[in-house]
Amino acid sequence: MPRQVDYENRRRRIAEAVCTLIARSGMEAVSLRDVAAQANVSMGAVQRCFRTKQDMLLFALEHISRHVSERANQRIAATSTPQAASTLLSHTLAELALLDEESRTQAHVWLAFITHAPASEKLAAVLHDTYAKLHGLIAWLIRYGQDTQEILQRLDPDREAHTLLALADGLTVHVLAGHHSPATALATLQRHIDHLLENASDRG
Amino acid sequence: MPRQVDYENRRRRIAEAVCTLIARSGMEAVSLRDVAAQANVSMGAVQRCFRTKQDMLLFALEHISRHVSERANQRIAATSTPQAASTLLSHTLAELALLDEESRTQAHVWLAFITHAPASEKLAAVLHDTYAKLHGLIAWLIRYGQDTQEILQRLDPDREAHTLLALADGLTVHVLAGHHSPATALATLQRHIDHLLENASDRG
DNA sequence: CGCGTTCTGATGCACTTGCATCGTATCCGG
DNA sequence: CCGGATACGATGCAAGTGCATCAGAACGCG
Repeated sequence: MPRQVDYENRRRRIAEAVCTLIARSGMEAVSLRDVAAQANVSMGAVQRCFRTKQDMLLFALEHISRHVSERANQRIAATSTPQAASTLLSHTLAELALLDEESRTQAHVWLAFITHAPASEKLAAVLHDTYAKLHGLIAWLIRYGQDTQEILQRLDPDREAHTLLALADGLTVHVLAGHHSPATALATLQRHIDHLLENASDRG
Repeated sequence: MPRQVDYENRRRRIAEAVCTLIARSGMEAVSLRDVAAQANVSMGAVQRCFRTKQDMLLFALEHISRHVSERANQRIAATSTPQAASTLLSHTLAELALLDEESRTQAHVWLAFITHAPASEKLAAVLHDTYAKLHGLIAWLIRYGQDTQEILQRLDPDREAHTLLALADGLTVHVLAGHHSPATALATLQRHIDHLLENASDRG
């Protein structure tokens, strides 16, 4: 009957404000007041959307997690011209590694949440879930590449997926830490993937 | 003339208290009072040792960084019976990846600092330095392995070192995030190293 | 021993935090 | 067009923060 508000929309807006703030100056710098200001809403609105600060942060994590997963899935599903499996694998991992400048914020937030996961059961659960999905996705891509004869048959998709995922995350960390530029990180990732291909320089 | 105190010792003690607290409940939970309590000193003592909280955290990071680097270097230098280069490489990386349960605290702290690095110039500098050193170390180990004919000659030590370091860090992250157990992470790392060796299953 | 310097730990202070409260503005059904 | 439910945003509040201050304990030297 009374005034209706698009909560889902507002929650998303707030989540993005949270991410911006986390990326700007770390997770401890996120106060309800700052979030409200950043999202251009009042503090009361924030408190109405999320019963507690924890809830707000958790939602922000899920927001990011969903964002990353969806982008990776779209990259695969929405490819109109069927691409080579190896190309698909490269592009998907490159996106998961959050290397481009626009993803820097997400990378930062993701890392912040990982850091705080051991202190929060629920955060850890979301992370675990997301990683499981990503691993499944990559393993699937590898099997697909093996089906199309692009990727070495003798490789164990699950194990290779683990390695690839770890490498991607490590590179994300290195870029954030300033040890790598996104470009060299990408090259490193690509170089590793090349080793998995059938038509590698030596051996098949 | 008057009362003399071993500051260096106290600073170390406080640094370790800081690390314990960070590992327990994140970096924002570290207050001067908590640190003082954890280190069994008064708050005044903490304030005497470190002019500001930032200084304290920075020292803690350098403390961890030094600890990790030294352990890796010792693993190499103090090896009485000259080991195979590949074994050396494995063990060194396994230690750098901070996989064993006792290193969990250090891994946690290390990640916390990486997360906060973009917000602090000095933190970033220390991280950059440490990573440069570690990369140099690993590249050196690879070259050594090539000299002893253990590691494939055609590999570029610098690039392989980058990959290895990223993989190690990625595995650290995955273990912290609960996506891997230390054991499987170690296996993944070892599997990757095996691919670099001359006597690999196929090809030399 | 006692003087003077250094170190200590308790307290003060201004500030920020997350959350609760509450009067008011806003909107929908009748 | 109005009654009532809802969302709003300002304010209050207790707790906790980093840092400054300071009286006094602890100690080496004359």
